[in-house]
Amino acid sequence: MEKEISQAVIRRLPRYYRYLGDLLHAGVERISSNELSVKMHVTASQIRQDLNNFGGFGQQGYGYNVPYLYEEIGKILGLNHRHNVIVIGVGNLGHAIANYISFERLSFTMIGAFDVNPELKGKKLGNVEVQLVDEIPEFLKTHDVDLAALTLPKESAEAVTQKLIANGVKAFWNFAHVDLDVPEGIVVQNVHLSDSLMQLSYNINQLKD
Amino acid sequence: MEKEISQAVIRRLPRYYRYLGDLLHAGVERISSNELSVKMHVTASQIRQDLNNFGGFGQQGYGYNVPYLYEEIGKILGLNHRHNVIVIGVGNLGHAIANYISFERLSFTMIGAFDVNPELKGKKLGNVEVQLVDEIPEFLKTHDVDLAALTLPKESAEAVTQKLIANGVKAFWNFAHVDLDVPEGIVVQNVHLSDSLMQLSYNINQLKD
DNA sequence: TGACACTTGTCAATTCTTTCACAAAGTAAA
DNA sequence: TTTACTTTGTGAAAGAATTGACAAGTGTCA
Repeated sequence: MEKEISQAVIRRLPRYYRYLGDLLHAGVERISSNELSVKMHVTASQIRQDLNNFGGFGQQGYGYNVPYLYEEIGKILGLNHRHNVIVIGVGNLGHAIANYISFERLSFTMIGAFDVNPELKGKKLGNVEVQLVDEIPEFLKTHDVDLAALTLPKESAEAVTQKLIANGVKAFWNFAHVDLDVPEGIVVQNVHLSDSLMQLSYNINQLKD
Repeated sequence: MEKEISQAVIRRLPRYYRYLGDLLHAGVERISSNELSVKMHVTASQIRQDLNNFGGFGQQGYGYNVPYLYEEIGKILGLNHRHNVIVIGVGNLGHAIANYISFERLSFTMIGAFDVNPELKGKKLGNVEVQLVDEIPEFLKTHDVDLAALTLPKESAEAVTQKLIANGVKAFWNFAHVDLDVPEGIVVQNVHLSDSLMQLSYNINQLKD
């Protein structure tokens, strides 16, 4: 059995991916953990340790091959598969996220958008038409959905999530600031904007000391 | 000199604050670390240890007084001061954030919004008029700005940030997915949506094993 | 070809974080 | 008031994460 890799490591991978993408774009062929550590303001040791969780991507005396490493981290992150996304809650944030998913050329495609408000039904969000939340079960029968972005008020988030789980959705990108209560085998990634803002507020306060 | 409190602790405070707010709202007067730990799915020990970084808020045999603790954590987080916010970049995300700041009844007020696009000038965002990025220095001469929310493309983020710093802005809520290079004494809170999405993607991938 | 500089992968040391365990101090009820 | 509970604050133990150090390869250039 493989050893479990800590979320602390996983949280850093997208950042490596981003820097490697920039290097790739700049035509850089190879990089050492030391050069990269200087750019990223982390220790070289951490980079090597992190990457080694997934196998030896580097070579002594040479460093890491940029295109290869970029590709490999992409695979680790699952960016080689397409992911179908539905957006639940078509307010300001729903629009922003829908737009975001479409513009970033990542492996995500928005295939549906839902809201409780009947007035929004039929309106366009990107290139899908908004449907009612009640229509979700029917939709899920005919579409493969890999994840749901929850951009709805916290009051309705829990109930909608349970309905989605019951209909087979296994992953959630949660912008509602509640902690969803989900069973084993369901993945939730929280983006709690208010928490982030409060942390910032704390750090602003510390500046004065 | 006071001992430095780790960001790991600070990251958890907003969550405590949220749960205490719910309890307060429900009219609960007192709670023990043990009861709270059950609700929040963390250890009671961690709650006590975290709170003790800031002083003894509880009482043996009684637990914690909910209104008092809520108030105190609010103070620690700096939510007792008002914060003036400007939003830089009036795209979809800028709209969402502007809206978010206004609706959540936190201690934040949007007092300005800026974009590079001349066509947006004069348009309303909430109850402020969009101005051009070039007008920022003039604006900062007459307004106290506590933090800037950066909802602009990564290409322009670094340059705008330097200009803001030069004009006295000390804190940034950064949605552009670049790592801003800032001097000592400047605070940055990143919200890297793509990083979050990639972490989710990794965890979706793991479900299959 | 050989010598030297470079760089990884990894074990060990260190530092940071979380959990355990319990004395001390309070509550509550008879 | 006394006794049985409850619960905090905290020092110490255990566990995780990060950093240091170096043997074992590889590239490079004379």
